[in-house]
Order: sequence, then C-alpha cells, then structure tokens
Amino acid sequence: MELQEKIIHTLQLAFKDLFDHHLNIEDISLQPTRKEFEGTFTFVVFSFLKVTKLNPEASGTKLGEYLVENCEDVTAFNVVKGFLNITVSESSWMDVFTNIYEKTDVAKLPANGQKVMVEYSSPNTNKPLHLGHLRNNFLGFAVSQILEANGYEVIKANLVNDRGIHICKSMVAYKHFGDNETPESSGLKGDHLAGKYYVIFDKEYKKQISALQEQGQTEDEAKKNAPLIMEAQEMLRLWEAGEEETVALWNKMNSWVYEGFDQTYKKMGVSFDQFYYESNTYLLGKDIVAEGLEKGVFFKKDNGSVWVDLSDEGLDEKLVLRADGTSVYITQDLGTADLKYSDFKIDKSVYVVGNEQDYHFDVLFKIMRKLGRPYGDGLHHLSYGMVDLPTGKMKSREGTVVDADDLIQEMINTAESHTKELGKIEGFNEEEAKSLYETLGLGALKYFLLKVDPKKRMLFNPQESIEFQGNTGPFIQYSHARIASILRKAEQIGVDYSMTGFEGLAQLEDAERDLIVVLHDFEKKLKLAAEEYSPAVIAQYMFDLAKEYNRFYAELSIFNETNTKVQAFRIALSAHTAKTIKAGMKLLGIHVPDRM
RNA sequence: GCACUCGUAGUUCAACUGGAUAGAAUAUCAGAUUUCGGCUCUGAGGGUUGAGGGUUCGAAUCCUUCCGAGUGCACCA
Repeated sequence: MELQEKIIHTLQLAFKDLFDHHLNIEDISLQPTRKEFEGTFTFVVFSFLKVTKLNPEASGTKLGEYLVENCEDVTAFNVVKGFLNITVSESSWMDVFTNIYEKTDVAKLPANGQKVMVEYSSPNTNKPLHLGHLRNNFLGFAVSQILEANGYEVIKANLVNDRGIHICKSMVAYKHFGDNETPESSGLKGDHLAGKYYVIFDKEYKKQISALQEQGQTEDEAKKNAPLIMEAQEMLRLWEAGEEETVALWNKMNSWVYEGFDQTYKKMGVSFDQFYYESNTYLLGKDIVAEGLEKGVFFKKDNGSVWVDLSDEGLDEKLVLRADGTSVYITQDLGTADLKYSDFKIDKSVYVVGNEQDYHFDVLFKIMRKLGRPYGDGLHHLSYGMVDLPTGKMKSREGTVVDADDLIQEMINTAESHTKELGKIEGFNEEEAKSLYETLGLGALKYFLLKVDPKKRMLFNPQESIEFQGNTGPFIQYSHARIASILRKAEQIGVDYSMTGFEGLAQLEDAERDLIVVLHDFEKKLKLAAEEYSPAVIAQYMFDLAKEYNRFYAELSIFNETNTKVQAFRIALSAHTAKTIKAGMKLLGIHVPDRM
C-alpha cells in the first residue's frame, strides 16, 4: 500500500510542478496494468486533459518523465493512448516484500475504536436449517471475521424467532400426534423432530381444508375454520397469557430445537456472542412509537392506527402500530434496534437477512434516521440473494429443500471418498483422517457459497460444489498443504529463510515479482471486503493467490536452486503465501490443513 | 398495477466502481513433468455483455424504451 501511496503522492506533485494545478489525493487512483502491457500500475490521464491542456500521449509522457525523475521506485514508463503504464524497480518490490514479510499477523489492521454488531442466522424454531440458512450463516460469520480484521470490535448476534403462530403449529401437531416422542426415543435430532411435526401439521391441516370444502365451504372459509388452525391460534393466545401447560410444551420443544441447532452451528463452525429471543423482544418498540408521535415522525389515523409517511424519501406510508394498539413486525424491530444499542453502544449494526426483506429494512433504517438515532447512519442490511437448485426453487412444503445437516454430511462423505481414492494420507490416525474430511468437505461447501457476490442470486449445483479442482476451496487448501510440505523439508535440511537469509538479493524472476504483487494486494482486498461487506472479495483473491503460487511453483525450482540466498528467498515467499492463505481462509471460516 | 433487484462464453462466476483487445473456472481439444506433492502447470477454440436508442475521448457499468427472470407491495412474521 505504501508503494502506491508514494507514486500517487509524486503524481500530485507532478500536477503542481508541471501544470500548476492542485489535485486531491483521493482523485488520483492507480489501477493494475493489464497483462499484455509493460508495467505494474497504470494511471489513466484522460480525465485530466483539461488540466494538462495537452493531448493524452504528451500528458502521459510528461507525467511519466516526472515520475522517473522524482520517484525512486519508478524506473520506467510507457504511454499507450491515454494510459500511463508505470514500471516499479526490483529493489522496491524487494522492499515491499520484506515489509509484509515482517508482519506477524497479516490479516489484522489496527483497531479503529468502532463497535459493530452483526446479526445473522436468526432461525425459526419450528424447523431445521436448510441450504439458504447455510449461506446466511457462512456470510454472517465471514463478514464478522472480516470486520474484526479491519479493526472493529465485533459482536455476533443471533435473534431467534422462537414465538408466533408457526411455532404453535408444531406444538399443536405434537400434542395430537406426538405420542410423547422425544429426540432420545425417536433417534431424531431435536430440530428435525420439531420440523417433523411442522410438516405433519401442514398435512393434516390440508386434509381438514379439503374436508370442509367438500361440505360446501369456500377455500378461504375452510382455511379459517379448520379446527387445527383455530387450535393453533388459541394456543398462541394461551402462550401470550402465560398459560402453564402451553409454556411448558413450548419450552420443551424449543430446548430440543436448540440442542439440534447447537450441533449444527458447531459443525458449521459459526458462533455467537449474544442471543436475542423474540419471545423477549416482541413487545418492544411501543415506546418508540410514542416517541415518534411526539417528535412528529409518525402520525395517527382516525381509527387510531399509527403510521409513518416516507413519501418524501421515495417510499410509501407504512403502518407501525395497529388500531388496537398491538405491534406489527416492524414495531419490534424498532425496539430491538434500540435494545442492541443500549446493550452495547454500537456504532454500526449489520443485518444479514435475505433480499426479500429489502423494503422492510429500507423502511426501518429510514425511520431510525428520522428519529435521530446515533447509530442511524451505521445501519446496514447485508442483503443476499436466494440459493437456487438446478431443479428450481426450494419450497419447504413441496419437500424440495436441501437440509443443512444432510448436505454437510454429504460433503464430508465425498471428501472422504475423494481423499481415499488418492491415497495420500498414510500416517493419519482415524481421528486425524476424520477431521481432515470435515475440513475438506466444509471447506468446499463454504467456499462455494461465499465466492459469489452476496447480493447476487446464485445457483447451487451439488455436483460442482464437491469438485476439488478449479475455483474451489479444496484447490486452495491443497496449495497450502503443498507449501507446508515444502516448509517441512526446508526445516529438515536447515534452510534459514528468515529475513537475514536473503538480504541483499537484487534480481527477481518474473514469477517471483508477480507473486509479490499479488501478496501485496491482500491488504487492499481486506479493506475492500469490509467496505462492501463481501467475503467474495477475499474468496476471489484467495483463488488468484493460489493460482499465482502454483505458477511460481511450476516455473521455478526451490531445492534444486544452488544460490542459497535465492533458495531462502523462494522459501520465504512460499512461507508468506501460506501465511496469507491461512489468514485469508480463516476470515472465511475455512481451515487449511498442513497435509491432505 | 406500482416499486426494487437481476440478465455477461455451453455452464458457474469475475471485471478494482466509467478505462485499453470483457477475464477466470468448468467442459472440449492439444501439450508439459525421470518433481520441492499430478487435487499441478502451459496453450487453443468458445462473446453483438438480453435488444434498441442516448450521454462521452471511452459504456457490461450511467440515462431511456422494450423483452425476459425474480422479489416485495397485509392492521402476517
């Protein structure tokens, strides 16, 4: 980063000296030079022609000459049309490398004193997690790691949706058809057991609807009058009233679900610092409604319902409290936002929620800003697209969902058979082998879901996701394992690849320099990933780095190299690559093995 | 009907936020290696960036009109 800053700074001086014009640093940017041209950085002069009052070629040439003369890092330049391509000296690249090589923790920027809460996962307690949740969880966890690496203090929060009519449906079904079944007696994981009764409810409910329709009711009437749904609604009332038996059943079933979720979270490798439960927060927010009325942000309609008018912001009017004084969805979200702030005094708050709620969060954030909340500008909806299957959309009622636990297990099994086929794990005991399969299976899955820009809807192809070649997690893991093997050998034959081992080295091979350029880019990508809340930036970078290393590895020999300084340098390059891969993959929640 | 999002090689994704001849992976084809780990590397073919119009030195990117896909528009959560 420092290297680019120096060049940019010199460019600023150049504009001053040559054209008597002050340019702001922010207005000067360098981009990587395209491979087919000579140079590493490119400055585009087109937009500055008004200042230079020269044609593009002449402008570029003048600036280039100035750079060579006044910036010690720049040795040469060439101008193609309006593009000034800058060549950096080999010793400068050496300096860049020794600089980053000194760092003990490559993925850690200085603390910025800011606190951010990342809310993700936020499951319903009536059914197990599925493929869509995996994207949510991996994203939320990775973004938390990335923000932390960027100097934030991060609080990972999970807002559990543990109440409401959907929970009561499972409870009603269990009451009727459960026969006191438990996770132990059924051998089912708790969340799967609860999910089973949610499905049973739906099936039986549908039966009742068609029975009523046969008796002459319309579909709408039947849906309302079916005994099961009425019972569920009654149960919700009882629950809200705190009726003992209902609450006991609710507690019992929820505890099963939590046990199941716990296992799945552990397997996924995600964790939380703070849990919120809607059963505790669903009544919050009414005081904010009162406050909003007082401040004139909200207004009351004749029937007593409370609204916010966001038409000046390009949105509509939106209900925030019903005429009967009860909450709607957004009411409790208002309250929860404040609760998070009062608990942690956060500067920023990130919500990892699917893009079908774009409008909801748009409204929520605008309200909070109108109310003048201190964290108002720090609110961000990390909106992600749906995960599609090649067969089409996932629909829980049609049984086309991909269960999270099943999928994870399948990935692990595939990793196992792959690895056994290659037969490279002699010397592993059973436990080590098992943990390796998990590392590889989960690595493949996480990488597959994280490499795509979160905003975009993506296609999950089961066959492709378990591939181990190309732009995949295991490819990157393999690259790391391979380097680890080189380092073991270096250790064995006693090569000193600390900085002193290759001091004074001046000549660089192309493959070496190219690798340094990529390694040097990591910090920039790390910042970009945080700015955009996008783990995909890191994932893509990881792949580029692994590819670049493999090219280096194929082109240059390490242990056949006779110049010991060169040898030490190449091992140092390898070591730093491994360090960067490990740190970067950790941000994505992916482990990298030393052997595989 | 209104609002928002998206449309890029056969397929899955990129494109440093308006920059050069739109790149990777995969699949296909052709090569490399007596190795520091072949889960590797090199190369070839494959594109009217959904279509048209506009803005400008320059557009996948910005504006506009169509076409297509998705999501949201409950006193549901």
